[in-house]
Amino acid sequence: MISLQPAFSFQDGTWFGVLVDNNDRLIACAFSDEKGTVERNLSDYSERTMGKHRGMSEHRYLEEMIRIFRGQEPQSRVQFGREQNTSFQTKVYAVLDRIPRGRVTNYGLIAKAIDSGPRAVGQAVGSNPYPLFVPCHRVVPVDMTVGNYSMSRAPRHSRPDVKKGLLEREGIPFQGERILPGALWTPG
DNA sequence: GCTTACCACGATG
DNA sequence: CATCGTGGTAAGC
Repeated sequence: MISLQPAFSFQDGTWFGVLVDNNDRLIACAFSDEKGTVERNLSDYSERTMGKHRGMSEHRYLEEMIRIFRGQEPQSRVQFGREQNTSFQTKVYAVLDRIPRGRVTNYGLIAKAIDSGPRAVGQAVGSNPYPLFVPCHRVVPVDMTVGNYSMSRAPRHSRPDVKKGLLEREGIPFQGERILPGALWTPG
């Protein structure tokens, strides 16, 4: 029986939350300008245990998450708990893991790499339990616009402004609303 | 250049 | 069956 522990932090006008198990594996994480949104997102993964815990205010994964949010280089390695993921999600996230910082790829290229379809990839990317750690913000439409960003399953609440901020801070070159072609990374 | 519209695709509940 | 963080094409401006 594993116990899940949430931790929260407020930085840069943003609430960050991580959910870790007793082996320090990352089960899920979320960020938002509202703390309640982060709590709700995490409770979706923790199956009712949330709210009974007080919640820690410090965890190294939080620091790491904020670093990535700021576009900085990651420092330590994160161990993931992937029991909740489907096998298809695992395949998609393995590709996301390989997108270099400062580059982007698109849904169709990922689909080609794992012999699937772009729409299915979009669905898996959109249900990424580990935003920032698994860089789903580096997946954009084929026309190199920013595309959608649902902030870890906040329904019908796309935040392309947040996604664009993340991409800009990690150095992705924009010309207006378009990413320059040189930033495109092809899996393979 | 832009905006619609429509159909195709694969995974999921 | 309906839904989706898409892609391709075609038509209109």
